[in-house]
Amino acid sequence: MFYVAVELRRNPHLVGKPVVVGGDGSRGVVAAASYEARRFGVFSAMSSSQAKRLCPQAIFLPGDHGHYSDVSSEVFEVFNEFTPLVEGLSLDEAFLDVSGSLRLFGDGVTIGHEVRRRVAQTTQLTCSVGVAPNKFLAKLASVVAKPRASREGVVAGHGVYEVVPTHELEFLHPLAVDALWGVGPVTFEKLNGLGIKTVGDLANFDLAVLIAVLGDSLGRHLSELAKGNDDRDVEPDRDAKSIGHEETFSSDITEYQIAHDHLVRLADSVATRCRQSGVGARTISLKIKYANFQLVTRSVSVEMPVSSSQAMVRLLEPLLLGIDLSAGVRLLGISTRNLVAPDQQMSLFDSSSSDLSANNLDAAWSTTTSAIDEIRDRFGESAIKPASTIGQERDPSSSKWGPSDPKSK
DNA sequence: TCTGGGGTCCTAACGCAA
DNA sequence: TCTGTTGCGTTAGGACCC
Repeated sequence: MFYVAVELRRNPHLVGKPVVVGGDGSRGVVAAASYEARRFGVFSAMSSSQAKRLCPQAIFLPGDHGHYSDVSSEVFEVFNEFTPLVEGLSLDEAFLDVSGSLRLFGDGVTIGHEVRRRVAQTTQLTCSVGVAPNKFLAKLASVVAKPRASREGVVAGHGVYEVVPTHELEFLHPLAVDALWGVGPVTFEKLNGLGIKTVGDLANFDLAVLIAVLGDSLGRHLSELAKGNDDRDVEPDRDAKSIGHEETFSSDITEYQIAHDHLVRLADSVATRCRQSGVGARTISLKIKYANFQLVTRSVSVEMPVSSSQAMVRLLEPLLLGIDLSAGVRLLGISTRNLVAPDQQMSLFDSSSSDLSANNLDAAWSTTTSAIDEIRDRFGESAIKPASTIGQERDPSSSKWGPSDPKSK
């Protein structure tokens, strides 16, 4: 409940009240709920309308990601006092490899308590710590260390919980399989179909059958985890592999021009973040969720990485044109992949400002012209047209990607 | 009555080139 | 010159995580 905890820190008068961070509208969901709200059955990922029915008096806050990110940095500064090997998992979770810090700070459990004390002291936030010989067991241990919230109330956690070396399997094997990192609803059902209920069942199960059902990678991976094996390193400073932005509309969209306006706005936000991160994208994806919740993605890759919104829009326009909007679109998203750092690019990234500023126009235009050439190569001359004319030229009889038959084209 | 937004990783199908 | 194999990049989709 990190978001709620941060909100309570800066709004102390809300302490003790049912507080929900998340979308307020009819299409919002709960991102975090205070323990008081959880007593009414309100939990993360629940639709806001359902949360309101369960707890009409809940105080909804819209969420302030920038502020949460700042507070997260405060917490991570504390982590860095104990070891430089800190791998952030999200704003409120991290792996710390303290194997080089034992002489200085004491054993893992001692460090865990000290981390909790210093985080509370400097940020007024509580945290839970799992201590174990590897990442995956530490993650599970941290779950045990957390307080438990239910309709009946809150049960305090251990704060720090250690999985003692040589006793890993005693901890691991009684757990339900979906406690494993990587077992979601789908995999859980498949494992149940094999009669696998606990991690211990999984550890003793025939690997060949597991691979046949789950695939080579996941089958081997889960089998190893079930035996307590996880040799993944703690990796600090991992670079982002994609940057994206998506939005669910309060009502479904059916008109090209409106969709295009949103596309431009989303592209500007993604492109700005790309430039702030000093990267250009070689692959740009368009994501559409139809009114019936069917999800489709369409993507293009280009030789020369792009980081201007103009270039992204020009690349995505032909793809948007291939989408049948008449069925109603509830979400539009842009995502970039194959990110390339500046020293591997031609010098297109001199500015971190918005595309709309004058000093970036030359770079933006040079990127755009190369993008246009790419579009011409891939989609033909007819794809190169002023954006304002595209929507009017759609042939209603032509088949487009639509929610009913996404593979028709 | 409904079901977000930010990501990571994996897989299958397919085209192309060596 | 033709054919089959292999490897790789691209594209689309899906499971999963917080």
